[in-house]
Amino acid sequence: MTTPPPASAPAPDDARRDDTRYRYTATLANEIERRWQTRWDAEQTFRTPNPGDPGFDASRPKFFCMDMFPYPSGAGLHVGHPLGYIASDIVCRHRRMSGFNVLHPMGWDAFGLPAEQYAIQTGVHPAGTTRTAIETFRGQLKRFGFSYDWSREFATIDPDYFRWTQWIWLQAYDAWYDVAADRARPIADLIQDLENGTLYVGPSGELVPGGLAGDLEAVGGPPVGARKWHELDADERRDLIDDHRLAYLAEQTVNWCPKLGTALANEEVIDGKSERGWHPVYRRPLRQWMFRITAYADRLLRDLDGLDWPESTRAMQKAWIGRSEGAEIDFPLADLDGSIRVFTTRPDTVFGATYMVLAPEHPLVETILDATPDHAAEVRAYVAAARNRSDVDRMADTKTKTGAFTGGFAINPATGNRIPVWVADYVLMGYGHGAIMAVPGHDQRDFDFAKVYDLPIIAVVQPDDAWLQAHDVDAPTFPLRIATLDEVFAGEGVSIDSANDDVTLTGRPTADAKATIIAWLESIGAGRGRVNFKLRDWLFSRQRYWGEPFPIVFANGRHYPVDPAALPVALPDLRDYAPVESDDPTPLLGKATDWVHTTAGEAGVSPDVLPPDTPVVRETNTMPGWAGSCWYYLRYADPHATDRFVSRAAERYWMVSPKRSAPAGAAHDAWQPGVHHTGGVDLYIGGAEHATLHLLYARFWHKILFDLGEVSTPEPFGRLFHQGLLTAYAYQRPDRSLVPVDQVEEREGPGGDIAYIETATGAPVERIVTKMSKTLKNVINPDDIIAEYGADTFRLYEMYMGPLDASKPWNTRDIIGPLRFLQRLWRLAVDEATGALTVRDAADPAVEKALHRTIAKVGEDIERLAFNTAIAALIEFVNVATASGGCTHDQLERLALTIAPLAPHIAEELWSRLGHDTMLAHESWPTHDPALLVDDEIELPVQIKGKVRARIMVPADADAATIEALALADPRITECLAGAPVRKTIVVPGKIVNIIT
RNA sequence: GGGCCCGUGGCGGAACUGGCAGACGCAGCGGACUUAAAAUCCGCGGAAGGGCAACCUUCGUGUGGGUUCGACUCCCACCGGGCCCA
Repeated sequence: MTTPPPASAPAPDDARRDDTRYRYTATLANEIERRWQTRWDAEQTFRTPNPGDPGFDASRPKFFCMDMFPYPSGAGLHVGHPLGYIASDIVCRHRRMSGFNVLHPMGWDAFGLPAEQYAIQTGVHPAGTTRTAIETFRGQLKRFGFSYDWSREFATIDPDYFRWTQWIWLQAYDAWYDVAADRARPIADLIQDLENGTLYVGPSGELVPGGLAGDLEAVGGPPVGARKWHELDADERRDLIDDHRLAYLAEQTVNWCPKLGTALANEEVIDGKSERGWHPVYRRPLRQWMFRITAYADRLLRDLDGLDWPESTRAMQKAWIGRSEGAEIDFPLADLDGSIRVFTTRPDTVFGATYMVLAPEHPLVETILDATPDHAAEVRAYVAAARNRSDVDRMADTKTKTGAFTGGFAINPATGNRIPVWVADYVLMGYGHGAIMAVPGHDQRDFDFAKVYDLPIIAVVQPDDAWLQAHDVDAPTFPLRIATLDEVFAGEGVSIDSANDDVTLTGRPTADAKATIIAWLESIGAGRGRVNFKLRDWLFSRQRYWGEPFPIVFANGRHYPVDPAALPVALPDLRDYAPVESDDPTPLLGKATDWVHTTAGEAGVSPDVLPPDTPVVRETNTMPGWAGSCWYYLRYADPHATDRFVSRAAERYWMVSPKRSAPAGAAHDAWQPGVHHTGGVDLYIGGAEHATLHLLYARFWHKILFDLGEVSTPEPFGRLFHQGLLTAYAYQRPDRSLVPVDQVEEREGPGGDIAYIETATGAPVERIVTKMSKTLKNVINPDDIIAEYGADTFRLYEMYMGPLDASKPWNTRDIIGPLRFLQRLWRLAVDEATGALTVRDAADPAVEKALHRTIAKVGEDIERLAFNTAIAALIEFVNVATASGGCTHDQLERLALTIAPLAPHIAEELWSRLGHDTMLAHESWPTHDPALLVDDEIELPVQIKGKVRARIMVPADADAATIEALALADPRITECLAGAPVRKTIVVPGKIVNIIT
């Protein structure tokens, strides 16, 4: 049964190596690895059957484990990529051996800018370069021996895939958010609710609950100013529906990047520059497809609690969603009709509102200017200038506040005072209502602004004593001196000077004052308590070529969906991919004029919607790069489904997992809160850079699908883990400039210390840790490392570097360690001279015990993703076993099984040489005897006043009294005590003894 | 500016809920093997001091303080680095 040794004859000119011709070298490792990779491929070892498929075992629990899928760039893999992939592979291999049905897929995020930019330079169709890059990536990944089920592989550019991306978008297009039910529902339900009077239409097109259905007249009919559905004409009805879709078209001020030729989402703009390419971004209005993610703000926030995610990422999502509680207050205009609505988190300071500020884009600006022609020119010039500054610029420029007085006034509803209305760009249209009540006494930005323009500053909150002391002011003079201080008090305190005839806040602590003022505002109809979110709707259109086309056409000034049966809407071919670089956004697809101008029938619009010969214009925007990654995890469950984006049975099986506390048998029928985990994917490993982009978008899409009954769980990813950044060494001169690694040599100083010397100058430089970069010449190619050391060694090295989530420096010098370890492991089982197995007949009890401990430790460590300590335990075992003279056949088998998840090729080879023709993936994880994990007798340190003075051997189960007696009887202890009285003895059985004198 | 995280030998790191700091690996040193070198194997290894020696003493987890019989671990302040928000 034993597989014959591989035919690796020693090199003829190197006959002296005969005594090590079967040593585990990089050459042998490569040979072994390729052989097993070929067999895994040929036998489809890691193919995972779905429910209903042959070979599916319903009695096993499921484990769905995913890597964030890569964007395959032409440059190929980088050593940072495999870090997470190795980790997930280890966990999956361990789970498979522990009796789980494991779903472990890989695919390609393949739409996006880099391929298109390459196409612009070369004229090669992005599909070609992308497919080539995918081939390269797949080949490189296979060389690591990952246990992916490659039969489930797909790319987001596959028509079979993006067909469903478009389909999901259509679901959102055909849905609205029912606030009362707190979930999305189909548009058909909205029409029904409007028809039967559950909903009315408010004066500005909002949906108004109509009271109890069927009992309308008794309740008093529609609310004031609201209309019934049948009172609307066809255009009004259509507008109403279009305004409530989850995917909707809106005129938005967008982040326009002329260099990239596209608009960008807020998340893609950092400090007024594009995240990709770092090009300038300008603000301009554009008619765009939007996603109503704001409707889900509260749920996206709330449901974070049920997820096993890194705390930092949950915190980032919380901050991004930005929930704040406060009030909405209406300030009537003094000499005009209408009012300015503001949102504030500090309604208790309304008595201190001495002026108002509108965002430059605010619609009331023009209304006011019509009445104040004296100010119009100045204000309009200011508005024009402010428009082009990005939000971030406007927020960041705290030192130089600018603004213009509109000439208009509003009435503070609390004080009744006329207060001036200003325009300033430190107020953003996108947050709240694009207007603020300025409370310069208690808001730093308002304070700074008020000082520049000499506006009144008054105190309405008394600070605490600590603040007063720190700012060298006492309580009685604080209100008098407030305008002369450098800093405002923005914290919570006690209201002062805040009363009118109806209500008084004076003397109330902030929380109480807020509640009081909100109640009063509500009673007079001037405001209400409200929750506000920082999160804004998601801009979903891009003016690029290499993305999913929208399944939508335009005719008669309206948009019409492509029939789902006609999907996918494929991209037209273009000759020239260059963006039209201009201030006027021009989608690239507009160049395909024949494709753009077509008929409803050609475009696939249902004849029920438009007659087939209606001339239509196709949507020429494309979806952003995020679209494909919003639902790919679902497709993995059933990648070849043709009638649905994923079959219901496969989705339920792979996504629904019962909690440990769930009743037995509560498995996969339907998701129930409390019984099942909120998230579907059991382990999702990827970089932290996606904390607020991909991970938020995917959660949003998933919730839409959940609301519409298309998926079973409310969240996509139950457990998330971020692998750390792989850094590298570089060198720094004393002036902090960086030196590439190939211009530095290492020298040993006089005292044996290592010094780093810049070769060209002979000057010493300091070694530092940086990101890998081409300019610093410290980028490592994984192919080179595998060729030189083998894939198993590479895997062990990356996992042995340190904790998975920590960022850590690559150091090629250290790789020899894991290779030596595998050599020792190999030598433990295989004679280096003959290739024969080296097996001991009788087990050494100490080795047997060590093996049990190793099996237990490796299993536990893998489950908590602590691979570095798992590997350390295996190294220790191999050292112990080597020193003791070897292992039995049976011990070697268990050792091969234990190392299989981490170094699968060498494990498979040893398993085969030990006489098996099965694959390790189908073997069971070795068991350990818990009794062998504990010693009969243990060594206990004995301290005197906290310093270890002796060690005693005690029975493992000895009680405190016994241990104390043994400790005090120890000769070394009696010597140290020298007759001094013992005041107290602390005994922690199994841990320590501490004697206090 | 605010919030969060991290500082352990020459280097990467270990110490899981407060209980022998430095597991394991790299580099280094000593030895074996070798004509020699590489590779491999065995041994040593925080610092300072004492001892021929096994060993002993003191100091030691960024700095300073605190809680505790006992602190890398918990609390406060500071210094340095990172991430996020502004």
